[in-house]
Amino acid sequence: MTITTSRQNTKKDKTQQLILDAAAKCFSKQGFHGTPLKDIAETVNMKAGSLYYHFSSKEMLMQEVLNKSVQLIYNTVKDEVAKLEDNAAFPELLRAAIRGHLIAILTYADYTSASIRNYGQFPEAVHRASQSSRDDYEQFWRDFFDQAEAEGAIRTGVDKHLLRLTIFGGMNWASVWFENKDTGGASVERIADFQADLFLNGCRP
Amino acid sequence: MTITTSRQNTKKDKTQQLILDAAAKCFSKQGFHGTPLKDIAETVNMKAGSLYYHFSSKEMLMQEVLNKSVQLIYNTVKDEVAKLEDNAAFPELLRAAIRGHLIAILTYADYTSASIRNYGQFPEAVHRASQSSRDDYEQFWRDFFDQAEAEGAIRTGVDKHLLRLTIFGGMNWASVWFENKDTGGASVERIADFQADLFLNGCRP
DNA sequence: TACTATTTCTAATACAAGTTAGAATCTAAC
DNA sequence: GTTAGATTCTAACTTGTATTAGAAATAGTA
Repeated sequence: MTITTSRQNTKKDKTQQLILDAAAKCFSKQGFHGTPLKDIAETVNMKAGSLYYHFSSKEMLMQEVLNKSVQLIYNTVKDEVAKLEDNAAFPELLRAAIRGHLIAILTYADYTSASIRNYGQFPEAVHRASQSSRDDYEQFWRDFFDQAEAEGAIRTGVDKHLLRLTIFGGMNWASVWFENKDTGGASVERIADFQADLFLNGCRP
Repeated sequence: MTITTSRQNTKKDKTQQLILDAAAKCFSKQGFHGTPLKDIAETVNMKAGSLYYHFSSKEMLMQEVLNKSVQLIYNTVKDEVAKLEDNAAFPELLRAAIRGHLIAILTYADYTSASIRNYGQFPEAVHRASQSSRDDYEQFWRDFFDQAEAEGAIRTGVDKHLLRLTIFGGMNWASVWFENKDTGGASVERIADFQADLFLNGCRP
C-alpha cells in the first residue's frame, strides 16, 4: 500500500513523518483543541517552535493527519477487496470491505481515531481540504451497495443509505472501544468476521 | 421521564438549566476544549464570569452535561421497554431498546453528542464522576443479551460482547450523521426500525 | 579545517481563556 | 421607597498557547 504523503526518504521527510505520527497520537487522545504543540514536540524530543520548520501551522498538521487517515482506510479496503476472485459474490465482498476498513481503523488507530473522534470539531478549512477524498471513499461504498442491490444480493426494502451508515457506525465505533493489546492482528480479523456475519445474517437463530 | 438533575422550578434552577443547555449545545459542536466559556455565556446573554455564580468550573459543567446525557438515554430506553407486554419476545424487546436509545440520542442531541463525540477527551475527573451511571446502563444491555441467549433467541456462536458493541456503534454513530430537520420524530422511528431489523435479520434476501 | 546549508533552540510577541473579587444592578418584601 | 438578598457585570490576574525572528548548533562538503 502506498501512502501518498510520504514520497521520499530524505532526512527531512523522515522527521516530518515522525512529527505527523506524534501529532496523530496526541490528537487521537486529547483532541485537536486539547493538544498543545508542546505535547507533539515533546513526543519527538523537540521544542514547540521547531515544528514550524516542518509544518506551517497546527491546522496544517491536523489536515495532513486527516488526509493520511482517509488514504490509509481507502487503500486498505481496496487491497482487501482486490485479493478476492473477480467473480466473488456480495457476502465475500462485504466481508473483505469490512475487514479492510477495520484493519485500517485498528492498525493505524492513531491516525484514524484522531480523525474519527474529532471530526466534528475541526476548523472548516480542514474539512474542506479532505472533502474530496472522503467523497471518493463514500462513493466507493455507495457503488458497492448499488451493485449488490442490482444483483439481488440485498433484501428488497432495505434502505441502502441507512445500511451504509449503520455499517459505518458499527465499524467506526470500534476505534472507540478497541485497545490494541498486541494480539497480533488475530482479533481484528475476528471482529471483522463477526460484523460481516451480523450485517449479513443478523443475530437471530 | 424524570430528569434527576432538575428538581425544582425556582428562578435559579431555571437559569442553571438554560446554562446547561447552552453548554451542551456548544460542547456538542465545538468539543470541550474547543468551547470557551464566553461562547456558552453569550448563548444565554451573559458574561463569562457570571457563569461562576451557577457553576463552580467549566469541568463541572461538562460533568453535569455528561450525567444528564446518560440519565436521558437510560430512562428513555427503560420507558420504551416498559411499554411492551410483559411476555414480549426478544425481537420486540430489542426493537424497543434500540428505539429508546435512538430517540434519546437524536432528540437530546445536544447532550448526547456532547458526551458521545467528546468522551475520549474529558478530564479524568469527569470520567470518574459518570462511571457508575454508565456502568449501570452497560449492565442493562449485558443482562438483556444474557437473557436472550438463555432463551435461545440468539444464534449460537454469536459473541454477545461484540454484538453489544457493534449495535452500540450503529446507534451512536447516528449522532454523527443525523441532522434533525423537524421531521417530527417520524424518521427517528424509521431509523430505529431499520437498525433493529438489520441487527436481527441481516441484509441478505 | 573552514564554509555553507540544514535543523533546532531561545526568547519574545500577542492573544485568548479560566477564574476571582468586588462593584453594580436588579428583585422582592416590607 | 428602603432595604436585604440574589444575580450579573467589570476588570483584573494568571496561565497557557500559537506563532515568529533571529541566534545557536549540527551536519555535510570542499
